[in-house]
Amino acid sequence: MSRFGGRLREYPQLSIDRFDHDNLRARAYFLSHCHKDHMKGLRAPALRRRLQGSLKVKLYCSPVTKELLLTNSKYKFWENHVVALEVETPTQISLVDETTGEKEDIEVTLLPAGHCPGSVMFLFQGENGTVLYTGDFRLAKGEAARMELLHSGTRVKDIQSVYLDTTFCDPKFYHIPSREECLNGILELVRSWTSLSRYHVVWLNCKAAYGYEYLFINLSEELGIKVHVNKLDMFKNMPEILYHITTDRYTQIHACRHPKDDDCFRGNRLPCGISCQNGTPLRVISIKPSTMWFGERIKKTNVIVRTGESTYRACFSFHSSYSEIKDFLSYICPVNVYPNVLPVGGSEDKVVEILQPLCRSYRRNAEPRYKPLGTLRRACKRTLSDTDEDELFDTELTSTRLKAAKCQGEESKPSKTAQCESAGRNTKESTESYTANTAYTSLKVDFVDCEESNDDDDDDDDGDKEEDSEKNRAQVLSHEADGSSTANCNGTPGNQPEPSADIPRWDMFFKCNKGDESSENEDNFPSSADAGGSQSLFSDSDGVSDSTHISSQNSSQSTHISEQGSQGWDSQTDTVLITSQERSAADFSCFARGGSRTAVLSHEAPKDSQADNSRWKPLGQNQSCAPDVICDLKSEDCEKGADAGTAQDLLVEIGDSSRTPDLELKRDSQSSSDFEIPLTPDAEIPQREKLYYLYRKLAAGESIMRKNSPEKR
DNA sequence: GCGATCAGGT
DNA sequence: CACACCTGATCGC
Repeated sequence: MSRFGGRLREYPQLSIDRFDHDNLRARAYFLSHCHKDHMKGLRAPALRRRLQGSLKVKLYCSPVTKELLLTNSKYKFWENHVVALEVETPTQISLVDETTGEKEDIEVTLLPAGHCPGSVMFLFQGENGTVLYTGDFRLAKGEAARMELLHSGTRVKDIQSVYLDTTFCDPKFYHIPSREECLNGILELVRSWTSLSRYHVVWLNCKAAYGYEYLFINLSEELGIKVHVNKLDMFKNMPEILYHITTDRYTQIHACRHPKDDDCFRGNRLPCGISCQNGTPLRVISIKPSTMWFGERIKKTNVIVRTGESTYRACFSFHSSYSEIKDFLSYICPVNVYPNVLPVGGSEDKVVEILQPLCRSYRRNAEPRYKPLGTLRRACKRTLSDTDEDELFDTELTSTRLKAAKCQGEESKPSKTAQCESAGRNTKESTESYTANTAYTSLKVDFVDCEESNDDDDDDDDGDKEEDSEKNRAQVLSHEADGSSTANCNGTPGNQPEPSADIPRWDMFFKCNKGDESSENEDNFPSSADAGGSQSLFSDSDGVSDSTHISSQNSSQSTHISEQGSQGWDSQTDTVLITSQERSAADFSCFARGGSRTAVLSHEAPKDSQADNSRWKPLGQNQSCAPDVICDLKSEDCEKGADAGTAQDLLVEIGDSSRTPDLELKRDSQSSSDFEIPLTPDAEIPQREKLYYLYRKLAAGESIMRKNSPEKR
């Protein structure tokens, strides 16, 4: 819950997302999105009175937010005071003090926040510096690097302060499956159930809040089934949403609500009241979207968990995970950061402790003005408002725009990446090897955190004490590898991998990328037995076999993994690890410094970052929804791994059915041995006399020629 | 009667 | 675990 008081230190004349107390005197109001906890005081009599006596007071927000706000009759009185600003369009605003006539200009830019329809972040630029207020946000790694308006030229703007959504700023929320993963998991569950018969319906147990629309849209688009909702008038001017929802109760997907939701459901009724159709009783399952997170030793990547006979929980998050937050902030690298939210168990100090190191103020508290502009670099220039999702979130009612671009793995990204590469080097990590910075550096950072957090995360289950070290690292990497922009402060703006996702270049295409792999799956997806096979499992029995169904489906989806052997999939994470490693080890080296092992996991990489995420299509659902069953199997592997001792062993062991990976590992370890460094081609073994000669020169302080001697290790 | 706040529930 | 609500009780105007 936001505890932001509404005002920025730099621009106290503005009030954002809070409209009570002192905020009543603001010269201008801003609303980042339409969630109640950001609208405190917005309909209070005090503010209403103020509006009545003024023509100047305005509330600025995105067009979608304006629409959502004004379709609620309780906020109708705002009608003449709301100004919709186009997203990603810098706008000058005059702040006039109505009593003194004092005036000040400020430029504000709305940036998509990925939290709910119409949600935005506000970037203010004025006399007191550039300030970013994020509101609530969920941005995948690397997305900041893709926001053109956060940059000027090829660099990140010099941002004084960031007022940050720190909801999940705690290592225990290290990883939250990407939107794509979650969506795919839900999609497949819904697909398999609804395809059994027209009487098999799904109830999405969503909260009464904006933010699930993209889920509805994607399900509808993929399955051709509209989603039943209680109300849709607020979307009357948003055809992209409107088209996929309905008030007709006779549809197979419901997101309707009723005060006694659960009672309805237990009585085999939907909240809207229906329980049968044409005299045939409905078979209803419920899916409850809820946040699921993983510490860094992400073993479980199940996005769907079965919680009962016919109830499921599906991963879904409106907020950025810990690693996403850090990625975002480190890319921006502001002088100051102020948390908007206190994570529940945490204190402000703790949050600041985590975030400060990512800011410039941390280096020299005394001089808040320190501006290492050289550090800021960006990856992409053009903004590709990726994904349909963005369109929604972006606000654009009009957003037909960039769509075309996304559809095709379009381009240009690579080149941008390249550019960034050349950007100046940052003082901070200049010591790092340049080639690898991105992944490497960030990795380093994250890894540290991981360690500590490891435990707090749910000390979870399986007694895998051991496996984590290496494994974690791998996972971590994968994240980093994935596209993230991570740390601009250090070096290249992360974005690297991501280019691979949609670039037409062959080399990139085959390289590091699972990006394409996933897309390939995507293609195969439908055909992959899910429909057939899994369905049969599901069918009738509902009870028992259901759980199985998912898993089977899952495995079938991950066909791309299957090449490694039938048993691989039981331990998804591990499997994935190996597989992707196998595939990308070599190529990845181009990004991460060598450590093939590190690069590995990328598997998820592209996915998250694949930001251009060409729409929410079914990526291979790979690790996506893994059934409970899988968890169990997995834990077994983990134990095995523990015995084995090192992660590497673990990998090998698991991988024995998978051809090369183990070889790869061994080879790596060998070649890295100091004893195996080959002699330089023309090197000659120095003769005794020569040596003598050389030593003498050295002793005399003279220089010796550069041809180096072999012994020089 | 309305709003603000808190507790409790999903 | 949390989110973003909703309902209901209480208090004050």
